[in-house]
Amino acid sequence: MPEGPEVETVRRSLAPLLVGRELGKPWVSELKLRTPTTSRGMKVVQGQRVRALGRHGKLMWIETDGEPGLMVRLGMSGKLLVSDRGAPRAKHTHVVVPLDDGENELRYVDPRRFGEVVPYKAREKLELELARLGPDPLAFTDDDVDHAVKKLKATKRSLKDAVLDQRLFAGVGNIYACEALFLAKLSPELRGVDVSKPKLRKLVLALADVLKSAVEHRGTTFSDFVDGQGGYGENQDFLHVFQKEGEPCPTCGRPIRRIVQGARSTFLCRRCQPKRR
DNA sequence: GCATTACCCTGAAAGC
DNA sequence: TGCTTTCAGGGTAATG
Repeated sequence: MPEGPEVETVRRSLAPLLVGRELGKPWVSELKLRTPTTSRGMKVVQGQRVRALGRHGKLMWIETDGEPGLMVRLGMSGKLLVSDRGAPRAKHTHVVVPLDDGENELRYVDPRRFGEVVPYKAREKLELELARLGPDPLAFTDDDVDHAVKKLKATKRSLKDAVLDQRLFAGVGNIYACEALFLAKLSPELRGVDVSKPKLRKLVLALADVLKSAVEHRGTTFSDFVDGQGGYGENQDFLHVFQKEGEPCPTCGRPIRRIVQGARSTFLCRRCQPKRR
């Protein structure tokens, strides 16, 4: 499940292969993604030369020398890859864009189709999407940290729910929410309003640390995630609690527990992350 | 305005 | 062994 660090890893791996390349005639599958992509819609990027790859939170986009571009959300199982044109297309390949080097093509593969590839004619559409997202902990300023602490202190939602809110922390998903709460020694079940500001600050800083460290390890691969060249991440070797139900807590040795919050798994240590404040 | 629930979809795992 | 059922999960829309 790609979160901010995984998307950043994809962006970094794809940039050298895409920047400077001209995009050819796109191919689009019949099956609908979250937002249906059509061949006609994709035409706006045909003939455009890639200038840069951007990312904020889990949203990635391909900018061109002109106004049009492509926004990509990987959802749960999406992969954006540059592949040899001759290589067989993986099952669930939904969008293909040939590159002008004559050898490679950009492919979007997504079994669960929770992701999307959205072409845009003008940059305004991209700006509109970005306006819906909060600051990205990978690029936090001191002001962003202060603001996030205030927002958390004001909410009656659980810390876990609040941390997953993309309007507060763009790019945080289930893995890094669990990890940051563990490092901050806070129970995911506590309400923001019930936690002191210094502790909330610790949580916000832990989120930024956890994401940065995951980028250094090129993301977390459980089942699906690969970078733009098919490589695996290795951050799964550095996790403390996520998907470790029953294993000993790295701090106190008690077994890691799994609970369900908002239909999502949360992993925690009951001793290190007590419910009482 | 906020919280909760349902939904989209497939593959893997569990159950039979 | 092989078929059927259940579950996971990001983001959003609908509902309470």
